[in-house]
Amino acid sequence: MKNSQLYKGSLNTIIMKLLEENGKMYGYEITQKVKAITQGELNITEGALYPALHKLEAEGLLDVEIEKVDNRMRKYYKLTESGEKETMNRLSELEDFIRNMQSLVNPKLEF
Amino acid sequence: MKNSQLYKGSLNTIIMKLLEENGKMYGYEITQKVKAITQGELNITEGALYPALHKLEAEGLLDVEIEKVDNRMRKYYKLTESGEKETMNRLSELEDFIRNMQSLVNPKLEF
DNA sequence: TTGTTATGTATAAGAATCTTATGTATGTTT
DNA sequence: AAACATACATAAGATTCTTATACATAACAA
Repeated sequence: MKNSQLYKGSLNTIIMKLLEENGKMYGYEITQKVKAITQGELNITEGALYPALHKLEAEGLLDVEIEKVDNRMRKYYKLTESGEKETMNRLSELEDFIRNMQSLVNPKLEF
Repeated sequence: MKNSQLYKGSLNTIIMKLLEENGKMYGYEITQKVKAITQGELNITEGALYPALHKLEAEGLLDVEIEKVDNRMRKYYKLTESGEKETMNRLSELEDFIRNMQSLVNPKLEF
């Protein structure tokens, strides 16, 4: 990641949401996609990404499929069935989190 | 904290924002305030709160003032000058963070 | 051709933040 | 008398991340 500590804990949710949207993606592709979407503000480091992917796979939330493209290895990840269900939960948690943070920071508004 | 990992990294920002708003607060009061604002969804644990307060104080962002109320000790914290400046930075980072997360999770909408 | 950048994955050491458990102490309610 | 609320504190361990390093291929620039 980059910058503030705020992103701590959100990497798994980001990965799963992107996979839900794009079907299958490989690690490097995820870093580039995130960088593009956030206009360069969020840079996922390999040291954070790969262990996270391996853990999600070990938990049965992701399936992996190795391909060779241009003589370079790619490991494509996609959500398992249980991964899709868990993605729904995580997104719901993220909505609650954002709502709560806005309530704390912006107490004048109603949410 | 409670629940999802998402809150990891946001505790300092929460503390500083509450202090900015309320002038001075003591630890237990902060936990109760957060619980009330989030309608019970976010429970800050003492094991997270007190070390965080001590660290912010050590960094010169908070000042402490001890009072005895009803024969019980209270440590009131308030922002220092540099703490107020830093609070502005953290709130700005939080806004960026929320905006980026919404872009990632809700790519259909414009932000 | 040699160095740098981009693509692509991986791990290990250490930092930072948190959970869980425990400890101390007083006041209030059951 | 026991449980709960108020009030602070720390220590052990878990989790997540940063930083650094490693390997490998391809493209591009000096």
